[in-house]
Order: sequence, then structure tokens, then C-alpha cells
Amino acid sequence: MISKNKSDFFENVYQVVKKIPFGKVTTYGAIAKYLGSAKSARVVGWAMNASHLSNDIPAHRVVNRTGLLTGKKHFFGVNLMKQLLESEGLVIKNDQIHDFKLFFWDPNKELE
DNA sequence: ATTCTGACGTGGG
DNA sequence: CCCCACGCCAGAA
Repeated sequence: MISKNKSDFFENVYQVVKKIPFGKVTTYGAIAKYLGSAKSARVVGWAMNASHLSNDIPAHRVVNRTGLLTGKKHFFGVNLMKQLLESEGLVIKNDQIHDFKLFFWDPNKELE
């Protein structure tokens, strides 16, 4: 259920991120678009930052549109995000996901 | 209230 | 492909 109250925006982000399947990744923009605020991708980033406390949020599966691990520095260590993704079968080259499009999971398509 | 910053995205050059 | 400017919204100072 995706609430439309903007006060629940963060909560909506978490709902979507939780649904990202193992070994798949998506972008901040895709989530923002799915929530009806395509131009608010930055806020999605903030939601991730705020989700820092929640443990069921696979924030490492959310990257920017180029597949670059821009948020890795917000993890415990700068290598954690990369290693988490690699453990899911992805290939990271210089903070860039190799064949990003092949692993891209678009909530706008995968979800209704 | 005002200003700045940022895990972003798009468009133009 | 790279670089730059702008828009977007939430939160901190």
C-alpha cells in the first residue's frame, strides 16, 4: 500500500526498497517516480539516510541512475556497500555496477 | 524566515 | 562521454 500523504513519503520509500529482490538494484529516481514525485529523487536519498536506523532496508540496492555507488560513504565502511552487492552476484568496477541495466529493477514495471 | 547542502535527474553544450 | 546549470524537497544552522 502506498500512502499519498507526503508525510509518509519516507515510509513509502521503505516499502519499495524492501521489495527489491535479491541480486537486483534500482535507482533513487525510479523510486521517486513510482511514488509520484519523479523530480524528488533527492528526497529518496534522504529517506535512505533516515532509514539508517531501520535494519530491513537494503539501501545498498539503491544507486543513482548511472549505477554508481554514490552512497557508499554513508555505510559503515566505504567497502560495505560494494561487498554487499558483490555477495548478491553483481560486479562492481570502480564503484560502478557492471551491466547495470541487466540488474536494474524498475518498480514502475515490476510493481503495479 | 532565509540560506545552504545533498545517497538525484534531466537537458544543453 | 564529460561538464555545467537548474529544479526538486527535506533538514540543519
